[in-house]
Amino acid sequence: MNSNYDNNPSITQMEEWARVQTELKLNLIETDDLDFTKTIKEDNGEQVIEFNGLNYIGGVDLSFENNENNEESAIASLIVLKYPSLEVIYENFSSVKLELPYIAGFLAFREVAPLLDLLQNLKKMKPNIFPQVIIVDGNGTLHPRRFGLASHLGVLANVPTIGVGKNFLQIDDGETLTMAHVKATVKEKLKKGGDTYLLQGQSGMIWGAAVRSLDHTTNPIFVSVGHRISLETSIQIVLKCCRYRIPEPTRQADIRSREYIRNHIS
DNA sequence: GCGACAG
DNA sequence: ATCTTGTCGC
Repeated sequence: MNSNYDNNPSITQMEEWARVQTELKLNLIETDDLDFTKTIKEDNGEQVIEFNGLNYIGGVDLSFENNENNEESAIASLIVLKYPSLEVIYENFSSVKLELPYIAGFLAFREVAPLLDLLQNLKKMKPNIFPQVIIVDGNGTLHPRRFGLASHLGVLANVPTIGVGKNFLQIDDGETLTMAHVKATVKEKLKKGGDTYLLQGQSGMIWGAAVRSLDHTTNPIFVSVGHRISLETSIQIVLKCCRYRIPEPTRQADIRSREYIRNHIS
């Protein structure tokens, strides 16, 4: 009888992974390094932000089947949307076999390889629509070592990425970054769509931001720098992609990879 | 030791 | 992540 815990990584394996993250993080760029520009205009005292030359935004995700054994299979998806219309112009999927369990803080070691494959395939086959920035379903710098899946993928692919999480990952940097404090502050400060508050720890470090997508969405999303982009720009791009709580690139990646599972596997 | 814990 | 119908509200 093979149960799932015989595939659990050892402590030394996790320490090795942590070293890999710290090593790769040396290449991390947390400022805007983009091939499009941002302009901020004043319109009756209101800030109007425009991204000039931004045409293609990507979204990546993995969807899993009902797993019963330790042999998990999943579908990885890469979606490209036209900006600013948010029309889907490309989708691709790949099936993945996964043996390692999910471990908070080490998500990239489960998911990054198939996502990287999809990106490299697109760059080879259709370089003209390769996304100028990719929104990733998972955190970037909002991570114990400031190097979550979004940053990991961004560095390996050398592409600008933004991390978006649906749940808060607690960071060990003082009381302000505990689950309880973040929940309370979200309720207190995020009153309308577009409201944000910075997730700053006791050290002064800013790890990401809690963002209210729309007026009618109560639960925030958690935005952080992936790679080659600033937190401010990340938040602004995410907000421009929000027709619902989850920004369209990752929302479409999620919807379409699930649909793929329904039609091809189930 | 206990609790927390992206997807 | 995923199992799942109805249901409350705009």
